[in-house]
Amino acid sequence: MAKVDTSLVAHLPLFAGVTPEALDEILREARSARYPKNSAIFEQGADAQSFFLLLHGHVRAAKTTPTGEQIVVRYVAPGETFGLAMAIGATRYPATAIAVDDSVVLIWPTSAWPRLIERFPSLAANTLQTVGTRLQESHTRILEMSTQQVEQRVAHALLRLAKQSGKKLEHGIEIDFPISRQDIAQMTGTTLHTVSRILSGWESQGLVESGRQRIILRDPHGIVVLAERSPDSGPA
Amino acid sequence: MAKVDTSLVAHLPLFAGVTPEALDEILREARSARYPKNSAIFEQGADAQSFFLLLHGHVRAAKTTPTGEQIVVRYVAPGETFGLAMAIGATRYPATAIAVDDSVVLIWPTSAWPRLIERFPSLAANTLQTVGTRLQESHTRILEMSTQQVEQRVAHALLRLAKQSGKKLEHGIEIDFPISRQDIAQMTGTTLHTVSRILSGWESQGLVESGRQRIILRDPHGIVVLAERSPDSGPA
DNA sequence: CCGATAGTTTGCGATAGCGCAAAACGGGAC
DNA sequence: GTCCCGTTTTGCGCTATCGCAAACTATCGG
Repeated sequence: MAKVDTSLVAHLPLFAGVTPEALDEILREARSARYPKNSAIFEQGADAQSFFLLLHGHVRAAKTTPTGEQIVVRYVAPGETFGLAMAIGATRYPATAIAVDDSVVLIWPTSAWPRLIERFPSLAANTLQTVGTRLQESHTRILEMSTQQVEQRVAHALLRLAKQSGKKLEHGIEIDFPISRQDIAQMTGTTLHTVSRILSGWESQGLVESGRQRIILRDPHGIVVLAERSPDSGPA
Repeated sequence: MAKVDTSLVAHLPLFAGVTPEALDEILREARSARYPKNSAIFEQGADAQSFFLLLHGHVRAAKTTPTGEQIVVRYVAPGETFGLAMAIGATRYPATAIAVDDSVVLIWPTSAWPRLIERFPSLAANTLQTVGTRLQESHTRILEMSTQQVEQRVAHALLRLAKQSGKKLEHGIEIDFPISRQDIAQMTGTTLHTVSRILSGWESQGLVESGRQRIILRDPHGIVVLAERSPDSGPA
């Protein structure tokens, strides 16, 4: 098994407060794997045998209803963990993870988790921190879904994506992985049709430039204004 | 300061894997307090100086937007922790906590947390577990808000409340604390008007019996059926 | 006992956004 | 270069749900 370079991951929040030797020991328990674009890393409901740290690429975590409807739980960016079912006491994955780009991950067996946090309590503390942050973000999302209209929610979603995975261009910010109207709809609780209409509108105002699975924010500030606009303020 | 009886809290998930002596030590750092009905325990945005364990009563955690709109994040039942801002690395409370009934809580200073989890790592692991569970529940809520209509969401919300804080009656289940139409609206992302209409409808079908801040599920199974009904199946 | 107050019910438009359908488009495979 | 398929765009009617307004009613304080 190829050795993982500790220097690549040492600075991650997950490993804050972990000594280099400890990190070495932790990494020895992991293996790495590559997932090609559009391949599944794990499926909702499957036995949670592993947990993951994304090194390169992007992963979409999505949850499906019994009737087949989907929502995007989040996009995982490099340096983030995912598939932490075991940390929260679940034996099955609550969502499906798909690589949206060619991706490289570190994989630990779920069974290693109890031992790891016993030996390295900071791991638990750090994980608690990130899970807590995600909980907050979820609450924010619920708040938005409850109080804002679709256009504002889409604006917020794009701004978040831009912040998390935006590539700065000379003029604007490009979202750095393939993302469809459908995906955005599933992030904001609407339909791809409505998202398409909204983006078309923004495009004609010069706020964005977009195409097939590709979105560039040409006027991020303008989008912020949209995102913060109260439901009835000002004419379109 | 009155001593807290360890036997009251020893069985809680939070203290799983904690020895009696350790528990004693942990409890020595806490004080207890009583909050009368409708009093605030902490306010969103305030400095997170403490975290809490609810012993008796019920607490509503709610988040407010800049424009004053509110959502109910959750209802806290006895035995649950709340106000864990520090565990997730926040210095301010992300929500407001109000006692909806006369309530008794244990209070630890935020500053004690790092020391506690260092001495008793199970605390961190247990907290991670509960926070993880809440994250899952949030995702479920997002899924519902994205894919179900209001009536189903209200049905789900009532069923959850009944499970968490339901008092079994000879015929039915009563939600064991005061809760208004407005509260339910804020849990489900709708308006009190719509909730009122829905409950009126259910009442005339004998599914529920309700009044001022009081709801009794007379036919829990019937509500389950409603909750699971797909958007278009069957006539009203 | 009575009035004030907070919560609830109900009616009636208005509308944001859905759902369906069809056409246009772009990119990759061969 | 051309064909095919997944994505996007757009039109149009529909309806669930909101928003406002007004009436109603328990409950509590005095």
